[in-house]
Amino acid sequence: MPTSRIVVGMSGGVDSSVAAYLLKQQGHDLLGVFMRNWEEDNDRHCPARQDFLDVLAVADVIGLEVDAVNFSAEYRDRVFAYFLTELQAGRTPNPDVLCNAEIKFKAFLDFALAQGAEKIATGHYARLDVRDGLTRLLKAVDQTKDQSYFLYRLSQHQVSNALFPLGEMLKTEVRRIAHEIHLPNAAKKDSTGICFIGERPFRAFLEQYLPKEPGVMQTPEGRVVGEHQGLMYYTLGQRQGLGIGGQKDSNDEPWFVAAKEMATNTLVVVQGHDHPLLLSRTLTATQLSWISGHAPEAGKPCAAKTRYRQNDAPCHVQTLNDDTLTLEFESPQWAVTPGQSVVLYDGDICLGGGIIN
RNA sequence: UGGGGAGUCGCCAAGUGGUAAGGCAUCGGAUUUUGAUUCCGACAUUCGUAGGUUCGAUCCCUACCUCCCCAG
Repeated sequence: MPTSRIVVGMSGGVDSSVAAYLLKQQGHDLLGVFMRNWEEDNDRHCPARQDFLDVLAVADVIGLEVDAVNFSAEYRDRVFAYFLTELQAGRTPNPDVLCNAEIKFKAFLDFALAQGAEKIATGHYARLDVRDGLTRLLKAVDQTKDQSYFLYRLSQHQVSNALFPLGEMLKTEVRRIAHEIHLPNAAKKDSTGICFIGERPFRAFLEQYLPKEPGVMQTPEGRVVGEHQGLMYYTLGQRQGLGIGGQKDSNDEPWFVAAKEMATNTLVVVQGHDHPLLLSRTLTATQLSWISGHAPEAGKPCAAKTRYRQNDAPCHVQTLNDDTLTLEFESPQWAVTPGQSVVLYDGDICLGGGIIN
C-alpha cells in the first residue's frame, strides 16, 4: 500500500486514538492534530485540557507527531451562532451536523491540506466507497455506532478527502485493540454532549446566551398545567424537566412537549407517549444536501432517520425540488422536530438530507 | 356565623384497627458525539396538630387548626 501524508484529528478518546494507530500501522506519514474549538470565559471544568493530555500520552505510545489547532472563532461564528439563532426561533438545531460540515471537514481539512496532507482521517464510524469517481458515504459496519447521520451534509470535495479507519470495525474491537496496545485512554468513557462544548446542564448553559422567558404550559384544549422557563429550552418529545405532577381527574401517564407556540410564548404539552399530536406521517425539509451527488427520485422507496440513533423508517419522497423535500413515512414517526436533520438512506448508502421544517 | 365535607411524600392517589400501594414529578445511573426518548435504581419509621380508647390506630373518640361546598 502506498504511503501518504495524512492528518488525523484526535480528540483524546479511544476511537480517534485507535484510528491513528491503525493508520500508523499501515505506514502512513502521519500527523495527529488536536482541535480546541471552544473557549469559555470562566470555565470551571476544562475537559479539553485533559483531552489534550490524553492525545499526547497516546501519541507517545504509538509514536506519533502531534500538533494542536484552535478553531474557536470559526466554531463560534459558523456553528454556535447558528445554534443560538435556531433556538431563538423555537427550533431544535443539531450543532454537530454543522460542526462536521464547517469545522472538522472544512476549517480542519483546509488546515491539513495546507500542511501538505493528502487526506484527513477521523474516528467516525462510517464507511467510504469510491465508485466511478464518486465517493459514497455508507453506514458503519457497527450499526449501533453508525455516525453517518452526522456526516450527511458533507460535499463530495469534503468526503473524498477523508478517511474513516473505523468504518469496518466494531466498537468492541476498537476497545480491544486499545487495551492490547496499552493505550492510556483504553477505558476512557465515550464522550457525549455537544461536540467541543461537551456535556453540561443545558438550561444553565443556555441562560448565559439566551435570557429566560417564562410562559405557560398548556394542553391542546387550553388548560394551563404549569409554567415553562423559555421555549428555547425545550424540544418536541421532551419529558424530563416539565415538572408536571399528578392532576385531578387525569390519568397516570407522563407529559411530553408536543408543540411550541412562539406567538403566545406557550408550550403545548400532551399526556401519554403515544398521543396523536406527537406523531406525524409526513414532513418537509429544506436546506437540502445530497452527499450522494444527486437527489433521490421521487416515489422511490427509501428509509430515513429524523433523529440520530433512531432506526431508519421506510418512506418515500413525495415531492422534491432544489430546496424543498416532502417525505411520507409508511408509519407515523414520533416527535419529528423542526431544526433536526432528516437523513435518507438507500440500504447502507447515505443519500443526504435536509433540515426539518 | 349556621349546616355539610375533607385533610396520607412536591402533585394526584390507595389503604379505614395490625403496623404506609401505585402513578406523575424529582434525583442518581445505563444508553447517546444534538436538549431528548427509552431502560434501571432511589425516593413518607410516617398519615393536619394535641390528647384519649386499645395489646396495637392513618384508620375509633374529643378538642383545636386549615381548606372546600351550601346557607346567609
